[in-house]
Amino acid sequence: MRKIVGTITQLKARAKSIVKGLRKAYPGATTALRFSTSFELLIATILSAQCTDERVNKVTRRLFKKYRSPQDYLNVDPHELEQDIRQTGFYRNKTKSIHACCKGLVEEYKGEVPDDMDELVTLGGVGRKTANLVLGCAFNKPAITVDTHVKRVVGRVELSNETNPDKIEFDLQRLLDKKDWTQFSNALILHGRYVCQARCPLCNECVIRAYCPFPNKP
DNA sequence: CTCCCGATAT
DNA sequence: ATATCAGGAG
Repeated sequence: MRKIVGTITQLKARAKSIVKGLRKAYPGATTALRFSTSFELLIATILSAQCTDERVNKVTRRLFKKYRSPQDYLNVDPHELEQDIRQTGFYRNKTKSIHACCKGLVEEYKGEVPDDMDELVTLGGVGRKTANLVLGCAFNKPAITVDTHVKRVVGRVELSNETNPDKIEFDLQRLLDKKDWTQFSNALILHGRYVCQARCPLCNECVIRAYCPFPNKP
């Protein structure tokens, strides 16, 4: 990771340009996870760890018909739930996370998903990444979701050189207007998936290449 | 830091 | 064969 150069003012100006470029390229960007309630998005996001959205959607299509409330997940034998989500990988841990999360929802929040960061992260299996996605995409609150894509792209365009996702989130909060938070991270995730890919970034198709020092340019 | 873990692209 | 995919817990 290269050292970030420039004053905070210069950095903010560059961030603004990048936000503008991405907003134009990905208007109305939102999560690709299929959901109809905040609770469904919460479960889908827990399942999405180290797994593509497409495969999560394939699993939740069946899952959400079978399990409709936190209590439904608590009533079933964990081995059965493991098999129901097996295709998303890490199925033993994810089953434990879902169970802990639903237990927390039932016992502490009357079965309702809280729309508050501090409350969300008290739930088992829910960290800031999961909480931010739910806050931004289900509750329409300002939230910067720092996933593997955001982490990679932000490093390449040198808006943050932190490796810890929480620190990246706080760096971006400092650089961006609050109104841009949700749209920016959603757009950045799409950009990371389709253009600024991990293995072979398509720099010649990149709308923010003018602001990016990343070397692999044609 | 390690571990969890299946599916897909390269 | 290996890297990678919307991470979190211990």
